[in-house]
Amino acid sequence: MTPTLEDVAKRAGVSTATVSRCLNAPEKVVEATRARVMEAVDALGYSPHFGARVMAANRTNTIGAIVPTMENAIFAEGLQAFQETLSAGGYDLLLASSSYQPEQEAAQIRSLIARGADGLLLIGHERAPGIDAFLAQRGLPVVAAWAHNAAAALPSVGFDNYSAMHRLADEVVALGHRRIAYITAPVAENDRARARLKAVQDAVRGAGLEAHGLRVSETTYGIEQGGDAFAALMDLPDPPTAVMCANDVLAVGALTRAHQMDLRVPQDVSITGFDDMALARVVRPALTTVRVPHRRMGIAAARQLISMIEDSAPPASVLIETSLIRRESLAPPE
Amino acid sequence: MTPTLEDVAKRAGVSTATVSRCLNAPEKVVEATRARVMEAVDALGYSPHFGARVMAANRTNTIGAIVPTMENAIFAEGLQAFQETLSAGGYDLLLASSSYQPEQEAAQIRSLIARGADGLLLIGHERAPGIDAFLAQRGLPVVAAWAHNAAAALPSVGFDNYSAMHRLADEVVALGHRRIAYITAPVAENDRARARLKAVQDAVRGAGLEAHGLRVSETTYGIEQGGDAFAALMDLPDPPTAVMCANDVLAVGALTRAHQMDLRVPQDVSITGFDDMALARVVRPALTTVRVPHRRMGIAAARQLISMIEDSAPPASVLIETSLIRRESLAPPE
DNA sequence: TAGCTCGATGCAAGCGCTTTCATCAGCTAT
DNA sequence: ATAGCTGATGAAAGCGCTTGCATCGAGCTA
Repeated sequence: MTPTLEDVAKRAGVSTATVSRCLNAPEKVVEATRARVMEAVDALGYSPHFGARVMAANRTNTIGAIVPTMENAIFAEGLQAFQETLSAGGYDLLLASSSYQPEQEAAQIRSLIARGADGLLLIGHERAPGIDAFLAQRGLPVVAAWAHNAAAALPSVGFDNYSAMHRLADEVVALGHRRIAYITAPVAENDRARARLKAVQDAVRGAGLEAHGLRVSETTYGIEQGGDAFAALMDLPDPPTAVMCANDVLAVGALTRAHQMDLRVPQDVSITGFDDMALARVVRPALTTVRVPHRRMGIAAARQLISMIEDSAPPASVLIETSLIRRESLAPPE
Repeated sequence: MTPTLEDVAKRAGVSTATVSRCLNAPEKVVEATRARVMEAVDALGYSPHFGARVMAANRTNTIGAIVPTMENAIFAEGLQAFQETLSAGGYDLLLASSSYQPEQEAAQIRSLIARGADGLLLIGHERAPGIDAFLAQRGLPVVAAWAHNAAAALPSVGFDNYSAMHRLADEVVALGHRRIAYITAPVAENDRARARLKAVQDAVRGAGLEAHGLRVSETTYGIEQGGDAFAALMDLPDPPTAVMCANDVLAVGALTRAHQMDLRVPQDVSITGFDDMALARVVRPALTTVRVPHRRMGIAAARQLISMIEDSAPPASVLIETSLIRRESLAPPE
């Protein structure tokens, strides 16, 4: 059997209390005793029983995170930074993915809470009904990332999807594009996607272009899907001179398809993305996009959660700044 | 306070034992009682205390995984499938990353075990000294993925890095390349990288090309780094006609740099990758590479672990097949 | 030397759950 | 009606740890 506190205590000739103190508050134990105890710990290969510890201390040192998917690189980088920061602070990461399904997310939330997560990281502000109330009732530290919304129920650590995309759309309009199309990810259950879409609509409308109408195509996540949506848009009579995409993955799909269709980018059509993933710099022409400092966001989210847990810090929101990255895929229409 | 079993019991007018049975073995409780208990559970919003449950049942329904990094897409896809399969089987995923540092991995292993992980997923077969013995002594189900090695201490669920890369190198040689270079990830502490390197060396040697020597450049992971290594190789007198890369990310870096250097691929120089990430199809020219069925591997690893845990299945290895993907970046030398 | 203080240590009470074993009510078979 | 079953339920013993409180002894002060 694995050794218990008692085994260590017996071997070191002290009480279990002293052993426990050696492990959790060494300054309370005199040097000589501590040395003896540590010796016993090593000799026995003792390591504390997690369940017992949780039970007695009522803390798991575990933080849960639920992302829509870890497959696509969008969340990976931020998550990596999040995990590193957590780890440095003595926390472990319990990770689940919801496949963009609120119901699944709700189930995961319950599961992670039941598993004793000390805090939770969620993406965006849109939840299954009742979950916000459930969360509030539990009083557990929760942070919503990848979006910033001061009015939301949960404190946010993220960026302003609306204004970031608005800025890019303004740029497209300013370059002289009049026929613009937008390829979006599914907006149902996704406040980030919806904010970006609204930003493009508002920018276009603000420029007095409503006559032409903004063409919007909704498609699921993926390079292929982005390509298909792009092809459909370009086959329309009076095709757009600029195709904006809700994220880099869709944009790369569009770019690749453009090449296959013998369309020159940006001469025949401009294309923009969002996220500034590594991908964006590698394709040709390189993608004009919006840079999101994912690592900084992940670190900020972890810090925020830890201080909410350890110092009962009040929920506070952190706004992460994005920036416009101008590359070759966007140019004035010819 | 959060309600306990006892609160539910009191409200339903039964003992805690009966409530516990309702939750864990409903068939042992008569319908009428169960209904009453469930009603109380709902009314109180009860959910069992994780620590207490672990303590009493000695199972956490949690599986730990340690990957070198989650930032780069290589592990993401397999991990996603792994997590989905786990989730379907009622397990949660405790995820950590080691940044390719064996010492850090060792620490994470201890931490995850102390946290009561019921099983562990690790990458490759190379560990810090003493860890294999530690693992063996704990008798915990452990699976090593992303590599297959029947001789290793841990059961593997993965592919044969050596023969997969050998096959690709054979192809390069067969096309007539005589001056070949190889860009590898750091091989220290990384058995997968080492196997791939050896495969290229053996293939080149086997073709009787040792006279020319295979140029090997070692660099850390990253698009930029791949580009730098590529540039250095091409600046040598008598530059290679084919540059093979240990993975797609390095290859994409090389490809991008080639374009910047006004080298035509594949006319001036061929480039190959490994992994067949989404990236590989998107760059121009598209990358010749080795496809690794990451999802299948993740699913197989999860299944293997679950059956080791639940059915005490003997550790068994699963070999995942890879395949050569021929695209435009590789052609005969001109 | 008596009386204190104070730091180091031990004692023992939980923490919330599962599970074994005992109990008890409602049957059936005689 | 009585003994013997059977299936549903309850009582209570841990599981291994943390921590408040009691204890003890050594070093002070007066």
